[in-house]
Amino acid sequence: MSDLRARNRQATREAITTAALRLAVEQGPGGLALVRVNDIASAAGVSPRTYNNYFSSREEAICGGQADQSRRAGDALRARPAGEPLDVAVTEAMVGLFTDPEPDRAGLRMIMLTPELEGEALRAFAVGEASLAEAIAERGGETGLCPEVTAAAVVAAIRVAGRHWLTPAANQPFADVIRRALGCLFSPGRTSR
Amino acid sequence: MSDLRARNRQATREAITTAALRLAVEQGPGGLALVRVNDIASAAGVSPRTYNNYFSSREEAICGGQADQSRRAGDALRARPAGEPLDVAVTEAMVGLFTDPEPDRAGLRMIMLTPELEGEALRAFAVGEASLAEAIAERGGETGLCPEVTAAAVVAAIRVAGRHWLTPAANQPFADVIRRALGCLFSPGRTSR
DNA sequence: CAAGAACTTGCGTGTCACGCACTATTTGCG
DNA sequence: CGCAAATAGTGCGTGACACGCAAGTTCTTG
Repeated sequence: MSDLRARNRQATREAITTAALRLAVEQGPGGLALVRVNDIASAAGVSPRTYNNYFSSREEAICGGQADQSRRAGDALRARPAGEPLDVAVTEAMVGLFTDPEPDRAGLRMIMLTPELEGEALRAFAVGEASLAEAIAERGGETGLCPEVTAAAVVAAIRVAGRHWLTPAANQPFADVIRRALGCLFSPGRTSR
Repeated sequence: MSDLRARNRQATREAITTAALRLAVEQGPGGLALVRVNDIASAAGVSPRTYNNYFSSREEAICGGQADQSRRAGDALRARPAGEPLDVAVTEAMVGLFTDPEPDRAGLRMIMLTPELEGEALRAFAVGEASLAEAIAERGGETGLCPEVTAAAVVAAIRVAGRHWLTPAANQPFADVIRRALGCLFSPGRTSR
């Protein structure tokens, strides 16, 4: 148990994020102000002061889970076979990362479609850009601007895909929407419907 | 007089954003907490309560100018000649929009490189996505996913370009960096140095 | 097993966002 | 030309919040 401490820490962090997101979903996008810090803390089994040691705002706590997921983007790409072309490697890595457990619709809807959460939601997705850019740079041998642009564009495309997946009209698996969105990015000529 | 009222409103809004950004730059990225609401309001010549009618957080006020600029992305694209290919039209439109007055380095550095401002900064850039996507859809005739993905990717590339332009090492005009970043997006094969 | 690091918690404080009620200015209409 | 309705600015009061500080508690390490 080299790090019993680190695991406890991660556990409480997750307890807080899941509690925060659950309470937010219960109140719906309109009543975000009704989700009190005390409620989140007690729901997570922790003192309000401890909650505040982990997150410095309700918004950050609610979107913390999304941030943790995005942060693994680089590792997801690194796990792809080395011979694979970059575009399919990225696509499959992102599909795996974001649909391995198909995300909870209500949770994602809360995070992405609540105006007061918009900033933190963008931040949560953006934390993946750095690690993804690094992984892309390793794979392509390139360095500097292009990998970062590609990484940021990929993350942006996934955001758009998420928005579309939440649309009541389109009732397709999230994986398909992500593939279509990244297709728009990687093969601009072909208009995939 | 097309609405004296609307113009006054825009004037006070700009007064608040410029005051907020100026004070923030004065304190530097570290001392954001020292920028009090009272200071911003009095520097803008309005009451603190009025400041709060326009913005609901310091961060929003500081990044308000950036948001206003990004919001014009759609119009900037529409102003390009109709025959132009999409990629060059977008590139030139964005170069014009973001470098017509070369941005203030200190201000952009404050907005983009202050951790507490990251969420609002992303939000400020993201407000341009909707209008840009609409303009792209009009031009290309397409609708749905692809224009939105392209718009989001373009905005993301500009963000990365801004980050690179702020790097002390690279001392190039902002326009060049934007062109290189969008080049990474539109012609992925060519590795522009 | 003891010293010290890391984590949690309670308390106190300064700041903030916002609802409400009131005043002043602008607009549109008879 | 004035009068009513709409809109913006302001002061006050309140509830919530983020965080510094200083204990107390649990884990790590030599």
